[in-house]
Parts: sequence; C-alpha cells; structure tokens
Amino acid sequence: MALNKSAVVDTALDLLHEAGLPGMSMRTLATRLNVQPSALYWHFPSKQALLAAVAERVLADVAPVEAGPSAPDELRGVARAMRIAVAGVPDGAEIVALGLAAGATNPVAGAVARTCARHGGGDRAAGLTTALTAYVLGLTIEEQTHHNLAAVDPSMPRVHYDSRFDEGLEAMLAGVTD
Amino acid sequence: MALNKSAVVDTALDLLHEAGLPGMSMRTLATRLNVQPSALYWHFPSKQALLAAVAERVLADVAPVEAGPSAPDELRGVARAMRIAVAGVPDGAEIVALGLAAGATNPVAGAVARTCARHGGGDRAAGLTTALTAYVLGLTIEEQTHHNLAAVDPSMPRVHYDSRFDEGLEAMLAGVTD
DNA sequence: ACCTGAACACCGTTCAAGT
DNA sequence: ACCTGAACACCGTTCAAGT
Repeated sequence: MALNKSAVVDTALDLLHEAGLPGMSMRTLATRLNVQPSALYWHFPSKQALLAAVAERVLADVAPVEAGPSAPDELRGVARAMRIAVAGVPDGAEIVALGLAAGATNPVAGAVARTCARHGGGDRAAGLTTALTAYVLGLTIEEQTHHNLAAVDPSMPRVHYDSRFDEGLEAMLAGVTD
Repeated sequence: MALNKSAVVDTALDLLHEAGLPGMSMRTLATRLNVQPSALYWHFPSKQALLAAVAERVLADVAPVEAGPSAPDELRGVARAMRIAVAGVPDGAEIVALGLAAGATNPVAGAVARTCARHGGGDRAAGLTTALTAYVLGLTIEEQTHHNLAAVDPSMPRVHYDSRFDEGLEAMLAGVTD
C-alpha cells in the first residue's frame, strides 16, 4: 500500500496526540509508517511543509458558527470554535501559527465577515479577524507551553487557562471606553 | 575571566540578533564564549531555563508608559511598548511566550493596573492584561515565523504586520456593540 | 513514480575527571 | 566552585541507487 500526503498527516496527528511536537520527529513518523525517513521527503519538501499541512487539517476542523442574536455572541462563538480546534491537539497552537504564517486560509476571516454582514460593522472585519485570531493563538501557545513545562517539572503552579481565556475574550468584546 | 549568567544571556541575545533561534544552539553559544557546551549546564539546568532568562531580559526592556488623557490611549501605549520590545529581537515573541509560561512576571499587568487606577474599570484589569498580552505575542509569533519562512523561500508574498497590528489593536480597544 | 540505504552535519544533555 | 573531554542518544536533510 503506497504512502500519500493525507496518510502522513493522519499519522503525524496520531504522534502529536501521543507525545506532542517533541515526540513527532521525521524519524518516529517514518518508523510508524514502516518506511525510511527519507521516504517522507518525496511527499513533503521539509518538516515545516508537513506541519503546515497538519495545520490546514486542524483549521478545517474549526466548527462553523450559526447566526446569533448579536455580533458579540457570534464572535464569542467564533473565538471559542477556533480555540477548541487548536487546543484539541497538543502543540496545535504553535503548529497553526506556523501554518497561517505559511499562508493557510484562516477560517476566522470568513466567520467574522459573515457576522459583519449580518450585524453591520464591516469596516472593522479585518481588524477583528486579526485581533481574535492572534489572541486565541497567543494564549493557547502559552497554555500548551505551560503544559509541556509542567509535565517535566510537576512543582510548577497550575494555571487555569480556560477561565483566563473567557476573561480576556470578554474584555476584548467589551472594549475600553473614555 | 569567569562565566556568569548575565554574560551568557548577553551572548545569547547577540546570537539571536545574528541568526535567530535556529542559530543559537548551546554549542554555538559555548563556542562564542570560548567554553565547552557542558560548561553552560553549570549555570543553567537546561536550554529552556536559559531562554526563560533571555525572556526576562527582554521583558525588562518594555518601556514604561506615562499617564495619558484616556484609558484607550494608555492601553494602546502599553501594547505598543510590549510589541516593540518583543519584536526587537528575532524570535523574541516565542521566547517571551516560553518565559511567561515558565512564570516570568508580565510588565503589562502592572501597566494595565495603573491605567485602571487612573481611569477606572479595575474589575477588567486581569482580562485586559490577558487580552493585550496574548494578542501581541500571538501576532508577533506569526510575524516572526513568516519572516523566517520568507528568508528561506523568497517567493512568499510579503505581509505588512505593523499595520495589521494597529488595525487589530484598534478593533480590540473599540470593542463590539450590540 | 516511489522508496531504500547510507551518509552528512548537526543537536541537547550527562558525567567522570580535572583544577 | 567551575570547567574540560568524551560520550550518548538523538535530530533534519540529501542523494545515489534500487524497483
């Protein structure tokens, strides 16, 4: 049975769930696929390109947001959908940041555009997309890094990122008056 | 002349400015310091601990923000000061995210607290700190990753992150009504 | 077209031993 | 206390050669 891109991405996601990014080397990936490491380079030009493909898979799993009663309600839903997809795979936030930097299409952009079409404020769509995306990725990168550090050093204080995420999101949506 | 922590951090920052994170290995660092790689492990328990110390140095360079006429004005200044410090060193955003995850004190927290003390809204101080910090780091990580990719593949389309940063920041401060 | 085998040029980290 | 020397167990990537 021949190797192909999507089988490689599948197995990469398996390894990520088992041991995170440090456990997913081109060599462990090749071993899992019963192939030599060099075989992967026929399908992907580099590990970064492979990770970008993983990022696109993760982004494809961002749940669509149905129409809501207000713009803040819908945008809250968009941000949470992005966070759930990205936090669902170990080191997923870092991988998705790489993917977006490499030019992957950001599903938040379309969702924000639809919200602005329904509730107005289309002139701020680009800014809102940047703000929500960078916020979700920034906080989740910190969270997943913290998780990796705490796994090695259990004396580290626990931090509750889910409630911090909601707090920060509400502050963003509320804005600052004066 | 004996080695010490701050000399190691100094030289690490030199190497980061010359070649970014990929160019700053424990081995290149040791070579630059005329020492064996293993010598570094007397001063720092791991490379991550060393990078956390680099992060604290970067965070110490966040410029303090003077009192302004309004809360949004001050918070804009806080976010920009954070961005300037972090974007000023190659791969600085990723390093600072690691530092914060490891427990470094975030200068944005104090600055936001002072702004809330002056202009009110102290109940949102924690949320605003989380929102501004994660936003700055998230966008700057994407930017610096994009920069590293474009250095290897010059056919990549350029992106202007400075204007995107301002757009996203204004959207955050404005908030979403309805 | 797709993969093997073998190598190249690196990594972070450990640890006995020196001074 | 502070560092050397040498090793261990890995990396990503390349490339001739096979099928």
